Amino acid sequence: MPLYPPACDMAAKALPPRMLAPPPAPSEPAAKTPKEDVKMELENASLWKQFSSVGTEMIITKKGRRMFPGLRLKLSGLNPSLRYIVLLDIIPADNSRYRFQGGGWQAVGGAEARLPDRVFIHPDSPATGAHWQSRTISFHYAKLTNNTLDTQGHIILHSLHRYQPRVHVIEARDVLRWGGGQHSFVFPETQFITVTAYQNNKITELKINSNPFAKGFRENGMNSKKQRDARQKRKMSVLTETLDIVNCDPCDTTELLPQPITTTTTTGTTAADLQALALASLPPLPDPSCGFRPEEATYEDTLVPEQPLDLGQAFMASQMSDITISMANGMQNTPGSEVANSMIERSDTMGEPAYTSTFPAAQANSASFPSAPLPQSASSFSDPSDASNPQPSISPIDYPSILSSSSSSSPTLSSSSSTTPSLQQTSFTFPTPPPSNSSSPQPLLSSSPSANTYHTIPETISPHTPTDASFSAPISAHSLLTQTSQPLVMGEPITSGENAPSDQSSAAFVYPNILPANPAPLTAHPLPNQNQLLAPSLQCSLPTHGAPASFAFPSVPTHMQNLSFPSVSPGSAHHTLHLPNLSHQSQAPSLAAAFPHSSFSHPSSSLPHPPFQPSSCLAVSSSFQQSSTSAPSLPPAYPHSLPNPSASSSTSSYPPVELGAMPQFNPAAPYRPEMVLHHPSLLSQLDPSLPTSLPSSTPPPALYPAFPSYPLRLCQDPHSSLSIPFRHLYRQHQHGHAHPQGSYLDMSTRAVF
DNA sequence: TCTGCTCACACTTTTGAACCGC
DNA sequence: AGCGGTTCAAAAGTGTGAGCAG
Repeated sequence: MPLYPPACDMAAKALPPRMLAPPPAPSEPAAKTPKEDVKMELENASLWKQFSSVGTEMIITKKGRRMFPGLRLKLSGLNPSLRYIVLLDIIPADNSRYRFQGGGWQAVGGAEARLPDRVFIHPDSPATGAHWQSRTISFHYAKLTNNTLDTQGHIILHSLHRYQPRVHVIEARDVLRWGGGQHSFVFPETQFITVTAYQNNKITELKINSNPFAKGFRENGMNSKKQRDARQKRKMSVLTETLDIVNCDPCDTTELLPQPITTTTTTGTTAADLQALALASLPPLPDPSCGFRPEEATYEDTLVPEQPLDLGQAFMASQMSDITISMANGMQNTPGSEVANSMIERSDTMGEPAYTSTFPAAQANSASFPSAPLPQSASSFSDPSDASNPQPSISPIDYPSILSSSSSSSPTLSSSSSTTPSLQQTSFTFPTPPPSNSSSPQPLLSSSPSANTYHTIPETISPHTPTDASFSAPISAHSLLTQTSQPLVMGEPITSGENAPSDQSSAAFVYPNILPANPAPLTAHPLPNQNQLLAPSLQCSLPTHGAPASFAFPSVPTHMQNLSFPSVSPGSAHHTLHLPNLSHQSQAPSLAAAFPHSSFSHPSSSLPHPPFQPSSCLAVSSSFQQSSTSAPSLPPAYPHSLPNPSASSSTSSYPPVELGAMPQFNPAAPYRPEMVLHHPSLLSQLDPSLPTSLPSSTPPPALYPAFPSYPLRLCQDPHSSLSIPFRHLYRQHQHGHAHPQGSYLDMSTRAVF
């Protein structure tokens, strides 16, 4: 069976350039939108902390390996009647490559070229808020791979690199209006280093003792070290006996039983005794230094005592700079001040790792995020063995408390509480890591003295608001995270939450796009006061220029990547998110998503599959907007809803991020995070221009330059772009099987998307 | 020689089909 | 025929260790 059913391909071909047609309903009162105080809790936070205290390692294989621990989340604060998409992405935590030395992880050089990001959309998506809140949201189906040519839709990561998972909740109201709000959550304790084989024995022990599938390796398991050794001995014994039999006289009555040899030692002990002793002396599982003693107590109890997380243990980033979602309606969000306060309150209570985010509110987090070791510092991961260090490996993540961070975060961010009714679109952009070095000056950023650092960015830039300098260059949280020199810190931008809320709420979806057919790539130059333009700019980011030239993406056309949602039914509308690659020129890694209703007839739908055009992207623009003036009225700044390590300059141990680090400013810079879901078969179809866009004359740089961003686009036929895992889920639905993560019964209703 | 990756292996859990009874 | 429960085989997930390549 072909990976992608022909029918799907056909559907993909039939995709109109503009799938989302829905004009925003301006008349719809934004006020109707209930203020949302979305919160997300990491259910298995304690387990994650245990791993984190040692230095979480995740195996990645060619075929794909599940994450363990998995992300088990609880959502609250959602509007029960609204629909949301929950997705997971994993971004580099820094620009370093690591090596396990001396019992700890040390940065040993620069990270490899960033791979195209893939997003794992929760199979239940889209589902109502009630649905998400009624159960635990698990991403255990997500798989990690190191196969850059992976066609299974797994998340591709580099081995021996540090990554930070993120969870995004995107509002999707209906066909016409979606992306009303977006919340991004980052749990610092979920950071991990990818490996092809476990390096730290402590992690191995933790995995074995925590993962049901590894039960066999536990002390009492049949596959335990003891048992394996015993088996091996028996095998050897049998083999030896066999050999003896073969070599010996046929008449010899050698005992074939693999019983231990009963030779007596000088001390009187038998070989069997010695074996027993040897077994007993097998490497002690728990290392005193690690504090993990399975035999003594449960992991929860034994492992790292609830470490004093500076943060509430987790920090959430709303309005991530990377991801901005455009909202169709101009619903206005209430100021995020309340949210910020609530968050602060939560931070006070370290008990639960709950991270709150509100659409609007970006939380600034000045708190330092210790867990993110400086890229080059070998000490990034403290040696677990170090007795002085209670939290051995990854140097314990100092989870910045959101509260404190937000409160301490630059006041400037919070200052702007004004809502921007004019804003019609909030842009949703996937994270783009800031290039390490930028040679190109960035007007907008440069404008502000502090522009070169992320700290300042928050203040000056507001992703969602179509404020004056509506520069849509998305500052990818990703970049923030990836900043090696910068600790993961809830960026101040996040703190802007107060303002942010308004932005989102106010954000109105503008359709259709008025972008020029051949939109000039988003230029770094700021776009003043262009709320509506915001969306366009995003679209412009599309690779009309074949920007991708700078990097070569093996398996998939760089331009587009498909992101597919499990569809309700074959006949139902198809939901496919396409993340066409934006040329590096397009600066803002924008993510456009469309949720075309099956019944919805788009004007352009009849058109053959035209080359991908920015206009086709429905909602997404890079959220990075700079308000040079940072006028109070302007929406709060920004985007880095993600924990912005650099955001809090004062508290953050991370070095400030340079402007050049921003992808949009430095097209050539490596490490441009792109959230993508690939669908090789559809890419070319969806964007015929892609091939051309990549000028053959422009050879891919040896080190993949930056990856262009991929706008999310919804495909009409989910199947076609569904990754295997998704299609599997889909099939289940078709057969009426309830998915572990949620029932698909309501899929029919999801057709709306 | 060292490091990192791949693969086969044995074990486990999960999944789903096949029964069975009501 | 539909539903729910049980059983069982296949599929998939897991860490290990040997082997290989750079």
